Amino acid sequence: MTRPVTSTDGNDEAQGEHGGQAEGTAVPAGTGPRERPEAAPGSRWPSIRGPRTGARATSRDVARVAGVSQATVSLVMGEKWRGRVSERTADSVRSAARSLGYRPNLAARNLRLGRTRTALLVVPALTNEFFARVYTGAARVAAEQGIGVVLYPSPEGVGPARDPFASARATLDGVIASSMAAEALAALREGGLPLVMLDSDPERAEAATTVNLDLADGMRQVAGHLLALGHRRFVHLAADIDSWTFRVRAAALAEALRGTPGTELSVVRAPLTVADGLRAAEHALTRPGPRPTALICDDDVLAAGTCKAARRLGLRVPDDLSVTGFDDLSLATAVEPELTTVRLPAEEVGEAGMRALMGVLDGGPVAPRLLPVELVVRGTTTVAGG
Amino acid sequence: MTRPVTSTDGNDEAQGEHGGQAEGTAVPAGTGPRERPEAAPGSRWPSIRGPRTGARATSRDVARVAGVSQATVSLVMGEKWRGRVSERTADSVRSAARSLGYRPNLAARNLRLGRTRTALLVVPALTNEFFARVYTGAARVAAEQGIGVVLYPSPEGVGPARDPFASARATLDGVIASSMAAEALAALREGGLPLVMLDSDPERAEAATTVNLDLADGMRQVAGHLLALGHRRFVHLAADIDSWTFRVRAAALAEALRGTPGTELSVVRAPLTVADGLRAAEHALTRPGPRPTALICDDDVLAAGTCKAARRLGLRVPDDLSVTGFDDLSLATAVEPELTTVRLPAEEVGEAGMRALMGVLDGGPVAPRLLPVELVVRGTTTVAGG
DNA sequence: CCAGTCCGGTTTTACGTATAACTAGAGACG
DNA sequence: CGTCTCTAGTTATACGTAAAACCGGACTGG
Repeated sequence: MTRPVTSTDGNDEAQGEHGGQAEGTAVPAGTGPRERPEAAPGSRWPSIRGPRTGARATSRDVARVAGVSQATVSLVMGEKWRGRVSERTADSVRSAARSLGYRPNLAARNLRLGRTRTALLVVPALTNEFFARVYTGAARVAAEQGIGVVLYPSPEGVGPARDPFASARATLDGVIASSMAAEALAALREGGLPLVMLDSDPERAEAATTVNLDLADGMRQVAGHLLALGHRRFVHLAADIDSWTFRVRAAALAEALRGTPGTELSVVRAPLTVADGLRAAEHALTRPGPRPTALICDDDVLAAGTCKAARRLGLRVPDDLSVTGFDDLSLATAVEPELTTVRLPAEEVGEAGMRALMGVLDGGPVAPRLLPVELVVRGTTTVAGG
Repeated sequence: MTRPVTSTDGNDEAQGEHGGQAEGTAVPAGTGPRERPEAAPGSRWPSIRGPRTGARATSRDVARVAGVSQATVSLVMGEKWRGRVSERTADSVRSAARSLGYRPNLAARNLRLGRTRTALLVVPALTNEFFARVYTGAARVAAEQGIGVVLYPSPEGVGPARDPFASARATLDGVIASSMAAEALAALREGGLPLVMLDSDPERAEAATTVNLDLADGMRQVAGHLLALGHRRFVHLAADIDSWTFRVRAAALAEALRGTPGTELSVVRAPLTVADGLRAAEHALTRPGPRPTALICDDDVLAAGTCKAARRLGLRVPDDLSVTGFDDLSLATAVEPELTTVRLPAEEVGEAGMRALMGVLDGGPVAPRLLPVELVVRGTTTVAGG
């Protein structure tokens, strides 16, 4: 078990090659026991800043400067030294670290600890403000806890990546995934990582912990509001996306209207853009038969498009047509009239998701959460029959 | 060079402790050479799924199953085996890897290679659609190249983090930073990482490569458009943010108007929200003196607020007041009338930033880029004097 | 028939850290 | 005075991978 005398361990003062290489002793190539790979002339990034300049100081460098062992440096930097290292020594380690600009190599730490304090957030698109807010909430909690957040880079136009983990190069402790990122789910489960699902069918979430919004209740509130205003002829302008998030809204709406006799409901689908919403609403408002008096949209973007369509057709909102949105994006109060919509606590979804993941990582079990949503009545709804 | 028979290397079939621990032979503590830390009962995540279940297969496990050495596995998985390993052997390695669900441990790979193929993107807030689009562009290029993107988690409300690298736990090869994330810049430079700056003052970018939008030209186009329509009394509704991004717009606007005699320009500042824009515009439109005929906003959100303010004051847009935005967010075509604004190629900024970073990583030098912007005339501007 | 070359691998090592296990020396205490 | 404890450290090792160096055997050319 005793190591040979030619040890090259950093603590050895009379070491042959650690700092000696630079002192002009031009050793013939291939003579030493083994060259460092980084010393090769063909290496990429480190080489362009000079041979060793820019190489980050390691804990051993700090140890040498402070006159202690590498283990002591690790203890001090990891704040694990209360009662194991004297105040004086800890101070000298800290000042040595500062003077060398030492930062622990996280790759090494991650390898050693087997965890990374990094979570992956899988969402369909950050340009959707809802998910940007989910990220914000998740990142806030993560920052408090010293956890990093990586996004599954599934920007529009990239197409479904084969392996979510291949692109998110960081190693991961756990995953928070929106049910809308359906293509990635299979690969995620295969990964075997702790998983928290956002807004996913509780029936099919299996082992995963879930954080859901009470979307059914939101839609019931919308229906109740419009029914109370006397509306009976409805169009549901639904998202053209096959996801539980939207299926549950449609089901809840149909169910809520079923209770009141004399109601009519037709469904029109459109992708989630203003232009598509405009087109779909225009179609729904111009087809033969009695005109609907209320148009219930799956999100605020569609509602904005609907308002434009109404105006284009000479209909006043809300007097001739009531319109409701969903999500309460900033868009909802940017348009005029301001949208009646359902406020979704998006940041809380992210926060709850991150907390749930931390609970799972701590050994769970974590109870599923169902966050309440709230109808916000603004200017696009009024009594029927204007 | 022959190894002792008590080798515990993965290739050895008759190993003593790798799987043996679970077979009921209760070895007195402290007897073996050294216990694996993970075997301790107090360990966190791995323990809740059983002793070794869930432990990921390593390249040595694959090697054992395939009947080759770990090095061969590494060669095959790294696609570096052309001419070094036979097709047959490579196949058997691959099938062994598949059957074990092997995925290379990225922490180990990162440590070994000294690079991570991960870049940090520093932006002020993803809920600003512009930056969400910058991310999208950057992530697209990154995905093509097998590079991961980590965001600097500076969501609103977290406050300036001390150390951008502490929260972005992944180790990084380089950084792309928006000049608007000013607080983080000092720490970023200290980090000594390759740096690409987005929309930053070329004078102060120092060594960093820059990717800029030609914002000055954008503002000149706005001014030219409005001057040609006969406007002379302007208000600049400026962002309440001290950043080069906005300073350059203000300077370009003032400069452009200086050339035409008889012009008036006053500046009002507001945070970048609809409500603040509304308040500021209301103030600008109701103060004593001749009313301005054109209100030039630093971004579309402010412009939307301005339109609401105008309507509230009984002014028609664009007949009584011309309004221009900036950015061409999706909001610009959601409101009515649609905003005349300056289209910024946000995704291209992200793409160019990522490409520039890759160039720097490959040894640069990389030429700075200046991306053109384009005035989009829509419905909120018309001839003066309605 | 022998040196050289190529093929298809294996052995060994280093990356930088965290931590279990050990230890030297100083005091305390019976 | 021997032993026990406490303090303040050190030593040694493993995490999983990539890759440089090595190596046995088959083939080849002169």
